[in-house]
Order: sequence, then structure tokens, then C-alpha cells
Amino acid sequence: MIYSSELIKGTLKTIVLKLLADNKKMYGYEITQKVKELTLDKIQITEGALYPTLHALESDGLVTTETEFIGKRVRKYYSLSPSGKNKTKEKVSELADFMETMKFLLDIKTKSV
Amino acid sequence: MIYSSELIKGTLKTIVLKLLADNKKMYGYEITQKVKELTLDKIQITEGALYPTLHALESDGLVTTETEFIGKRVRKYYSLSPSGKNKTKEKVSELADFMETMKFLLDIKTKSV
DNA sequence: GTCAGATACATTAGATTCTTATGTATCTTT
DNA sequence: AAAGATACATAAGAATCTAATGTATCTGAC
Repeated sequence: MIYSSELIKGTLKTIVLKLLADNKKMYGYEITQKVKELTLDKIQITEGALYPTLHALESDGLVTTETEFIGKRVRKYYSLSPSGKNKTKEKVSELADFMETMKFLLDIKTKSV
Repeated sequence: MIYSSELIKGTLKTIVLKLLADNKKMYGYEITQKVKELTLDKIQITEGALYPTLHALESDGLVTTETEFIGKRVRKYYSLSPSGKNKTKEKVSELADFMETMKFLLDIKTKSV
């Protein structure tokens, strides 16, 4: 089962930030594979969604980049900046809070009966 | 604190369906107030987001409507159709599953350290 | 040695879905 | 009488994703 795409909307940025917080530096393709692996294929980030997100994080100053050559192939690593680290904490705790609220909402009947 | 709007994206339809499943019939304004109340103001559904969503649910055959007059004022009640009830179960369990996955993703460092 | 599939970047047209603003009208409370 | 709540609705614009496309290199199997 793969989650319907609408669910991923809004959480992608937070997922990327959190992965970078846990892994120091990662490149785009690596992020797509890591998410796929960690979620047992339930979340599959497409490149068309990821790259614009990474570019946005960079232009917001939340991540810095360094380019590396693997043979002749370019690899672009992303790392959290100091403000990116703060932002990650904010976003992660907001999402955790949101999930508690959603869990409550989805469980009303069970709780009130 | 109010959740950033991007978090609500993709969950609105599920929230509405779940509320209708628990309350038989509700009208638009009532839904906005109920969500606000149940989430302690953290989720505030705007009318510009809600009405198009309700209309879409209706044209998809997931809800049926009945109009009632309160004095001279129209009130439009929404109820789940049979297919709407099935859809609600699907969407709610998908979202519950998604939240488990997200909780895992956001907790990797804690778990692996 | 070549072909398929994986690795790795990126952009773009179009779709979806939300925000913000606006509009109309009635009811209630001060 | 005015303000704020109730109650519907639409619409322009923004944001963000999907799906498609493009380019290029590396690797393993046959």
C-alpha cells in the first residue's frame, strides 16, 4: 500500500529536515531511497517533488550544499544550517502535536462511547 | 497555537468524513465550529476550504444533502451515503496508518541511539 | 561489448487544494 | 441601531504536488 499523495502534502519538508538532522548530510536521490526504505515503500517521494523542496530550503537558508564528484557524476549534498536545525525542531514538534490532535479527532466515537 | 496550513492539507476531507460518521448529519458552519472546539482552536477550517470540499464530496456521491429553513435562513445538512461510509473507513484507517509511519520517521534518532 | 536498470541531477505543464477576499442575507445581543 | 455571530457561496491567486520529460553516467549480466 502506498499512501495517497494528498497525505504527503505538507509533511514533505518536515520529513526532509528531520532526515538531515539525523544524518548530517544527504543527497537528493539518497533521501528518496531512505524514505522508501524506512517506510517500507509506503512513502515514495518523487524527484519532481523533492528537488523543488530542497531548492526552497536552500533559498530559505535552512540548508547548505556542497557538490562532490563520484567519478564523472555530480552529487549534491545537503546539510542543515544553524537556522535549519531550529526550524527542524519547530516543524517536528508541530507535526508531533498535530498527530496527537488528529489521533484524538479520529478516535472520538471510541472515546465517547 | 494554530497549525501551519500546510499540515491541514490532505487531511481535511478525512476530518469531515469522520465527523459526519460520528454525527449523522451536520451543516457546514457547524463543522467549522465543531473542529475548532474539538481541537481547542488549533485547527480552524475556513469556509473557503470547507464548502468546496463538501461540494466535491457531494458530487462524488459520498454525501447526500437536505435543506432546512431556520426562520428565513437556509441550512444545508450533509449526511454520509453508504459509499461515503465505506470511504470514511478507508480514509480513517489510511490516515491512522500514515500517522504511525510518521511517528516512526520522526523518532528514528531516539530509537536508533 | 552492449543493453537494461540503477544512479543522479533537473525542469515543466497541469492538477489539486488551500488562503484571502468578497458578497449576500439573517439573527441576536447590547 | 450597530456589532458580531450565523450561514451560505464564489473566485483570484498561491503553493505544492504529480507525471512526464530530459540529460548523463555507472554497473552488472549475458
